[in-house]
Amino acid sequence: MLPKVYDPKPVEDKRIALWESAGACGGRKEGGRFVVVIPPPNVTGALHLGHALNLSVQDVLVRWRRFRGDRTVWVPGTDHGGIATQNVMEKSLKASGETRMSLGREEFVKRLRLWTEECRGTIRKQMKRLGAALDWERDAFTMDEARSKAVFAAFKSLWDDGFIYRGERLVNWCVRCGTALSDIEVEREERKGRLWHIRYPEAGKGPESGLVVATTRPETMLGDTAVAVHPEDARYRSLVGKRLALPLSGREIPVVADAAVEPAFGTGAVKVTPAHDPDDFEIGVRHGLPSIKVIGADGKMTAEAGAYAGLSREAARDKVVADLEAGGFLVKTEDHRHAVGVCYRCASTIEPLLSEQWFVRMEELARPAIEAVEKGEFRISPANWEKPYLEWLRHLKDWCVSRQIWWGHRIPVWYCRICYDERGVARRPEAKPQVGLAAPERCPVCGRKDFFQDPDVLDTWFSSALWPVSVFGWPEETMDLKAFYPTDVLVTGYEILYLWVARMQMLGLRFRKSVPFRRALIHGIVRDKKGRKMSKSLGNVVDPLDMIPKYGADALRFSLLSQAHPGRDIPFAEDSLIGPRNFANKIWNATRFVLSHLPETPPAKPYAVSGRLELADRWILGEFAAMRRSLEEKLGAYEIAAAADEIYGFLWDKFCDWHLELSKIRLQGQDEAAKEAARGVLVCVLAETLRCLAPFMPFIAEELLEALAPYAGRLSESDVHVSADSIHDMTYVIKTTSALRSLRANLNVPPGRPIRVTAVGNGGAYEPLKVNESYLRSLAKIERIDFMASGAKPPQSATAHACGLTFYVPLEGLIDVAKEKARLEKELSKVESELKKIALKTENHEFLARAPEAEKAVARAAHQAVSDKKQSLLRTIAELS
RNA sequence: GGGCCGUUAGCUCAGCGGUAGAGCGUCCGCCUUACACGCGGAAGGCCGCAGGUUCGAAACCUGCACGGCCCACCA
Repeated sequence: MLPKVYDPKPVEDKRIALWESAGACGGRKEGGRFVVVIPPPNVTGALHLGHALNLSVQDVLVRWRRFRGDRTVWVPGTDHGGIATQNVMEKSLKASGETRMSLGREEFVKRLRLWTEECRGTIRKQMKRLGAALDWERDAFTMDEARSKAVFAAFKSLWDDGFIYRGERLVNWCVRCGTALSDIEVEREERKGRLWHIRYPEAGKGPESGLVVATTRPETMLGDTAVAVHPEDARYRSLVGKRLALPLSGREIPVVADAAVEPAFGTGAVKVTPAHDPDDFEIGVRHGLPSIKVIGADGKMTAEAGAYAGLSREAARDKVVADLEAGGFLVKTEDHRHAVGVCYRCASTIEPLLSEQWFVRMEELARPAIEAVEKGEFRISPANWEKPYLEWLRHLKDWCVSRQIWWGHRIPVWYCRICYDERGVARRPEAKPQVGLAAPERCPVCGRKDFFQDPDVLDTWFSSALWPVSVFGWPEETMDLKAFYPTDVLVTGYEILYLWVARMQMLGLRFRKSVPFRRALIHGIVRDKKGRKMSKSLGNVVDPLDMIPKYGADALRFSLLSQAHPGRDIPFAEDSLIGPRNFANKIWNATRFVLSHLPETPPAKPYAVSGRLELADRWILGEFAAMRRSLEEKLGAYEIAAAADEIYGFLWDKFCDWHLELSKIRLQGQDEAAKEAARGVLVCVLAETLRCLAPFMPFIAEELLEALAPYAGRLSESDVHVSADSIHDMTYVIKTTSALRSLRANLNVPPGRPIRVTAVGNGGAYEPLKVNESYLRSLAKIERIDFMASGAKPPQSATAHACGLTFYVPLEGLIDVAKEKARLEKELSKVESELKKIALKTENHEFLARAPEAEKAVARAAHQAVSDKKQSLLRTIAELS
């Protein structure tokens, strides 16, 4: 016998073990094909709620398609996670007093390999605990052998086709991580800073000459190579072309005119530091200005900074400002809020830095990706993401793909030691770096054989971008690639739409000539209950692994899924797990009930929908059909939360509250044939419903299904069809029951006390109730109900109204006439305001003239029902006086 | 500076052209042999504001206010 309260733990452990031994979860049936690749989590530790949401959504879709008989493939995997993972490792090294440098590159990477393997195991386990039906034999990792081959092939191909180049550019440099970042890896953070106004006098003239510049970064002035003003700016026109003496150093710099300068901001004069500001870099290019690097890769001032060399950026700023003030150059200082670039991995301030980096040219790669959306070959759900996605692709700058870290795919480029210096800068103009997995045989320029490999690694997103092709074996022309590419849907959060989704589209289109997935399903971010992003520093992180033991994996899934409205963020509170946990318990007990009314040994032939069906049976079969159709529609439209709601409502509010309750009448009776019929419908509908539930709550659904399987036959299409009659009649039963229950509660009729009822109204109205009298008896605890066409109110009676009928309930000793009258009058006023609303339609000529017929019919019917109720209320009130 | 999203019951959110919904919370009854992780009943909403379209608007359009997010070179 099943325990009274559902305990998820043993069931989940059992199912996990079963799924494990059953091997691949992937369906192998014929039919449609449904392919999904997982967004591979970084191997930085354990999974969080965002992963749980992401996996749950994919799992619902995959299990649903599999249930429908499609062949499904869901590829699992993990991402090596470049900077993020290296940071985690460095942090853990710190604890034991080691550093990346003290270990050396080889040892460091070796340790990361070990750690990564361990982490992959943890993640696999967690995914299984969540119930994700992944095809484990396909488990991939962005740095495993097959994926590394793909990375090399992609690099080589892009290199050969001229998409990859190396050059000295101003890049986003994270001083803390010690590496360059691409533009999208820089986040903006509003910070309060200052605007310093500094006088730059004209060379050879007095301290009042020249002009005043405004800057937020005075320390960079040591690298200034010009001052720029707007060409139309009358204030400075006479100074253009003149030379200024740079304060603190006396170095002479020109005044140039450039349209990029905004005359209204600050003083309208901008100091130009090409080596440390992207805008200034552009100005520098336009005017042929030299670049002077005064800040180094370590965030300290370089030798070029003269007296400031060796100071940190911050210390240099303080000293520069102090010196300027001392020298009389500082005109004024204002507070100034502005957006500062910040590293997306460690949040430290980004330093624009001039350095040698590898880039991918994007314009030509983006074009097919743009077209794919325009032609509808790639669609994003919800569609409002398509616009920003396209905008981004249209204004794409080249992608900096080199990272100055050790963890990742080493750039497969070799330099001849003769033709290049140790920094990889060519000594001879004709020298060319050699692309290859190993060092080339000989240098094509000098003929020597002495090479060193580029020390940098590729951006982790480079290998991520290849994921949909690499998991199927590209660059080999594999069967998998032919069979499973393109995939059907990619489920992910909007925060990596550009970082990842767009790049997969671009490279997928480049290497396979078709989109890697036809649709991206964008879900929101799981936030804390106040709507803040979960982060370790805020201490508001909810760990799924803490939730599963407390509420069960099914409850966690269902909680997330029922909040997973397309594109919407989820404010997650632990409380949201209570409902789903109770839901699981409800299902458990409903099944326990059904099983308790079945013979201990299953019959030779499973139960089916047969025998004499009554209203409750026909009704629930119809409701089931409607629910399943709606589920199909909602899932087809990726409306996961709405789908979850659908099945929740059916199971609880329809199946348990009404059908199961009504089945009790027969099950507790003596009529064997009726019992058998009731059992058949109960067990078959329940089993079929569990099949619908399985994509959402696979553990409990499969467990219970297994228990029911020997009893339950499948429902055929002819078993389930919506019948208008049964819905109509059942509505009468439900409305009447509610009215009578309400009356009981309002008059404090003791729950144990049976009541007698006289129903008055026309025969057409009470016929469905008369036929199903036993329902009312059972549900509203009625001992006797009489039906008649007309009648006066019996004395000492309370009154209820429903379905155009008046119900008189004699309640000797419980009726206080005055109170009862007040109660009815309150109801009357409610009915009257209801009537007023309806009259807005039924008495409105415009409505009658223009509204569609069906709408008018609805209004008429509503009017009829409400005015009937009003009439009988009036009558009853009159009888009371 | 552009763009996107939100503003509905105490809270968290659905609904997106035809008489306002769910879950949680609150109040009143019930341990009615599937389930107290339950059952029954009830209270609670000028659907942000102002216009417009429509027979009819929480929903569609315009503007505004307030929140949030994304993109953008204002030093």
